[in-house]
Amino acid sequence: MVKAERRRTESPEVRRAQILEAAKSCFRKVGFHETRVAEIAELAGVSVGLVYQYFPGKEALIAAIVAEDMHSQMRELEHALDAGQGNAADVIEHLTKSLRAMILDRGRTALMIEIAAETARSDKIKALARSIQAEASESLRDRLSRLIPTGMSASELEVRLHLLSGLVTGAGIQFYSRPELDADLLFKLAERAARNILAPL
Amino acid sequence: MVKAERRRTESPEVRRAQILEAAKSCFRKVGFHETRVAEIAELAGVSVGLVYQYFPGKEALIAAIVAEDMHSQMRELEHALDAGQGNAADVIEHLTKSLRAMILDRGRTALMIEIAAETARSDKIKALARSIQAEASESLRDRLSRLIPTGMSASELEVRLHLLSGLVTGAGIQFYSRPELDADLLFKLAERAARNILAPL
Amino acid sequence: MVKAERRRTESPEVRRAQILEAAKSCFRKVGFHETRVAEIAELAGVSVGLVYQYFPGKEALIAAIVAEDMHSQMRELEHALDAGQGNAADVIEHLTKSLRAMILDRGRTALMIEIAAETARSDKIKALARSIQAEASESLRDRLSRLIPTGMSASELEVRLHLLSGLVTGAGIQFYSRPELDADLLFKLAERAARNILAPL
Amino acid sequence: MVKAERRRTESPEVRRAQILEAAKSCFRKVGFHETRVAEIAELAGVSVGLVYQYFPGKEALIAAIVAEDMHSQMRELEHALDAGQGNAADVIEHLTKSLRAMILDRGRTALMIEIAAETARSDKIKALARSIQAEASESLRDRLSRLIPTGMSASELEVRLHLLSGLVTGAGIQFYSRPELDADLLFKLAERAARNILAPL
DNA sequence: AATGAATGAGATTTCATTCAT
DNA sequence: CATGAATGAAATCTCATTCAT
Repeated sequence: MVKAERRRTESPEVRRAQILEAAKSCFRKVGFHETRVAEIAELAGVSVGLVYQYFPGKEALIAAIVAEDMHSQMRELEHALDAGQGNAADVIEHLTKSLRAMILDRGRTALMIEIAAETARSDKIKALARSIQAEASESLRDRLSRLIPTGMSASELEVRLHLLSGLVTGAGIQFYSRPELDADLLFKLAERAARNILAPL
Repeated sequence: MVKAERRRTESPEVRRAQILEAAKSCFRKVGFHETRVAEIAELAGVSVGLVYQYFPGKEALIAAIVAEDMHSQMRELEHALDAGQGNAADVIEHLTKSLRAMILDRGRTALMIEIAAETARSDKIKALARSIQAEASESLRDRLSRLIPTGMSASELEVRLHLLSGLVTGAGIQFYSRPELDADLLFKLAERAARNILAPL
Repeated sequence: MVKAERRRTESPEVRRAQILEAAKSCFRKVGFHETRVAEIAELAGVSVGLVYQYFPGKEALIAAIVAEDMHSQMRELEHALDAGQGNAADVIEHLTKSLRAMILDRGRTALMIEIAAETARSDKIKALARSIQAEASESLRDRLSRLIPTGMSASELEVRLHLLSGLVTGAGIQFYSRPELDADLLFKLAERAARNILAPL
Repeated sequence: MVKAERRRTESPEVRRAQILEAAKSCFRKVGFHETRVAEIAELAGVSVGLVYQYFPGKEALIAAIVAEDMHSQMRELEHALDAGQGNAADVIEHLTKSLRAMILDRGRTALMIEIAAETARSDKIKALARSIQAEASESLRDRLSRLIPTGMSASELEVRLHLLSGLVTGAGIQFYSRPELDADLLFKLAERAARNILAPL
């Protein structure tokens, strides 16, 4: 007769994470706009109302996911920089090493596509992306500057990193929609191209 | 103030093109799902009802755009192959030459993102994309095979072309969301990477 | 190269009949409100525009069908009265003889149901039905009066005829929706009930 | 001017009943297809959205009404059978006694006409009607069999009951569209015909 | 007289968001 | 803190009717 212990109060952080995780999962599967708030709530195991207590609306949820994803990318880059300890060759090594995993991770790609699409059309998300971007540049500036013995300017390095990021996304999209492609070959070519992108002109 | 000629009968081809063009324009600006059929109709200068006489629904409109875009890409590739006349270096030259235009064309990129996003989640669109893809492979097969003097297999060439396509898309996305990047440098690096992607291992 | 002789001008009567016939057929199959004007036009082999040249609108088409049907019923009754030549027993004989055909005619029943439904809700159709009804009563009055040797008043006879008509409709509806019923038995019982309805109290 | 209590939460049963009742009322007045979901919602005092939370669509609403009506008819018949306690004459008495009420109930007739019309054209409703019918036959089978001392087979009794039901519907339709008819006479004749229908051949 | 492309009002349905409990 | 019933604005799609040809 015990009513199965619903209405369990959880710590706010746990709740937020639960909801965000559910949202991310839905977004990956069907995209931002095709995801219903009710589905997110259900997957998170909470009521719709509670979702609105943690996030002012669906857009905020999207924004949170975008922010989270961009921050995690930034952290990856930071990590590669730190691991390479100022040695350009080592940094490149670290970056290319994670390429394969990224390209093969269909969930990540799905989310990247969504983020790209959303950034392309929502001004609010666009602004958010810009600000995170700026923050990232700021935060990485000196770590990056230490990498430039070859006379590569910070802005040039930035362009290269963006192109590299583009290559990964693009390769991911191709692999996403045509999984029958030879993944090993794709990866080998992508890795070579990545080194090429980072190589001095 | 001019209410323009109302109820002007046009040839089916013209109407279809009008509607499709309007749809494409809307899709570029706000994406597939954010575009209202009423907006498309208005931009095309026709009534909502007429849109439905040419396309059974919004999804058909999306499908038509996807198909058109994929066909136009195929035609571009065909053109490069024909122009290069069996000479691999020439073909590469032709392909890389159009890179810049593609990367800088923000409208094209916006549509590519939408198509990628839609292909990632709609099974119907996914199937359509696959079938066009298959058709394209079929149709380009012998033109491609003539290009392979260096012992590159057809499937290997296909992987390279896909990666190339991914690079263009990815670079476009980066440039799309960060127009402040140095376009010339981006392009120069992309071109070099493109050659690298097509170069023998 | 001869364009297959479309746009054939027909006599107005023929056209009207064509359209009306097509309408009736559609109405029987899917009902008044579920029938699209375009379907009627197609079945009649004419354009939608032409339908509107013969009938001011869909409602007029419905009205025409209702009128036609009521008139045909009136004619049937007239015929029975004339055939019975003032002899009550003969008239009853004639009426019950057509019972079976009516009950078994699913097309007729479908139309009757539609007419009943429409009369129940459209004021315009209700008025039309009333006026035809009045006209019929008027026109049959003396033929009916000659039938009343047994001291049955005209209005009493009218009630009986209506109940008889109701029996036929009701039996038709039952048979329509449950064709697995034993038709012979149903008919035999209906016939006996019909005689009972017309028998003096 | 009183905006009434908004957003009053009610028990599901109450809400369902409210909506169903409103729907029935609308259907009676203007028919299934002429009734707008918005009207039903308004009459029920709820929002359109809530109607869709209880019924997946308008068709489900129609189906629910059809089912409810058929079940109530079945219950009436059951009741007559139980009240008559195996005595045929008593059952007939009970059945004919409710005839008058049925024939005079214009609301009931309006709904019956709608149901007949809908059953005639919607395959889904047709199937529903059949299944309820089958269920009813099943459930009444032994109660009916106890009634057959005179050697009347179950299927014969079924035909008679259907014809009886048809008579009621038909008489109702007649009375519905011509309320000026002498109701007492109509009823007296209908009652006599009803006994006739149930009488052994 | 005949056509059918074009119109647009209006119906059904969905879903983000609110708020009484 | 948590719920989910309730809301209603807005989107898709249909189809009777019109009218240029």
